[in-house]
Amino acid sequence: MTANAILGAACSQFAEKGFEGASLAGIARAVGIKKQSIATYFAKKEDLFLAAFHEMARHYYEFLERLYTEFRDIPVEIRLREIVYKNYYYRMEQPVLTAFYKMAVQFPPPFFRDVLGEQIALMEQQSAGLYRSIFEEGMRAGVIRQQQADSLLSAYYCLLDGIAMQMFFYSQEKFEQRLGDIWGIFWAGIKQPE
Amino acid sequence: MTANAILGAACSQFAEKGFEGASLAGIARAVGIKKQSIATYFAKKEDLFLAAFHEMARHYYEFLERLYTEFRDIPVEIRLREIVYKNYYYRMEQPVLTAFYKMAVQFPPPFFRDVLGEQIALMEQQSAGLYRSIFEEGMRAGVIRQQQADSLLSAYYCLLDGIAMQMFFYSQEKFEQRLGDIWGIFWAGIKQPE
DNA sequence: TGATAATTGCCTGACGATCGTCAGGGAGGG
DNA sequence: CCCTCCCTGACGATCGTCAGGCAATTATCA
Repeated sequence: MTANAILGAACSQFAEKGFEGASLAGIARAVGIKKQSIATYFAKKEDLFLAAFHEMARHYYEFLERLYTEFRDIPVEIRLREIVYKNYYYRMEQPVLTAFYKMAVQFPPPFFRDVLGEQIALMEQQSAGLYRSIFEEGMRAGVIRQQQADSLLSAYYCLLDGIAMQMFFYSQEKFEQRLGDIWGIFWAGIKQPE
Repeated sequence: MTANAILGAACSQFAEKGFEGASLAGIARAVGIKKQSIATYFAKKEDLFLAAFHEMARHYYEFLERLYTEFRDIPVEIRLREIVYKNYYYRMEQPVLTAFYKMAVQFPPPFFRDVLGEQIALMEQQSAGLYRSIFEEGMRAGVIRQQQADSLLSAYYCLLDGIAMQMFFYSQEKFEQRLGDIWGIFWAGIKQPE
């Protein structure tokens, strides 16, 4: 209902203009209420920002869990590639949540700076377990060259973040071409040479 | 002098709070003047933003040119690795310019959105020529596996941007460890297998 | 069941603070 | 005398927040 509508509009405004740039008046206008009415659900602007962040994290985590169950029984190479692609598609379909995440993480408002580190660690922790098990399975199966799982994780995250950074620079078809090239080189870098 | 001081303070404030979040009063305070005095050098807030962007781009381009002349005659593998590392060090030493770049590119103010595409294309064009020649030299020398130079460029940019995105998440020594891992996997992905 | 009390959801009004910008002044050096 | 550089003053607009009101819904009790 109204609270969710406010959260959605807040995400959008924060993502676009940052914490200080977004105004309660603008958020309220998007919802169709007055700015003072927001206080019924979120006492302070900071509360609204925090609630929006948790909503975004929850949404992404649900996506990750769906990913996990969906790709349980397919070959490691394809699974890893599909996770990269599905992350890309998720970000394409959820540009607002994606932009809000990038904004919150890279340009956090002062009051949020202290808890940012743990929030990131929490989100990374949730995904790292999933990814790590895939890498270990790949190394056991001899598909991935033997190495530290942490090294693979570092490179995989760098890959995902690089994609997240670049995907809005180019047209969709142009970037999907790039994505194929990028994945090919990453996989060549971690696979067991025949 | 004063104009440069204003530019520096503007970069810092824009990088921290975004275009709408940064205030002329705050910038002026950092310089030690009144906000109205900024108008002597930059009539509008938008002009200040544009000037700061060009200053940032100029500074980075100078860095790239230094990189180019410095690493002219060393092996391709080391040259590519050093460029990755020097980019990282540059961003460590210039956190303000780096943050301003990320802010301007990912959360551009409305008036800047139209010209952003060409600005990015311009900056990428400047570096792409340099990088492409290195990849082609590597393939000619048989150090890099034969493939499209564009593919290599895409992956290399993804690598650089992924690093730029992640470098502030971790402590310096922790990230430099990660950096080594990431580079190792990237190089394994593009090199000519023995 | 019907009357009443309490709670919810959004409203209007107003507050001090700050925003970017316009107008104009005055000191100092060429 | 003019030009550069920074100043003060003031403007309308917008910011986030506090105080209080009013209808509709829900809960409580005779």
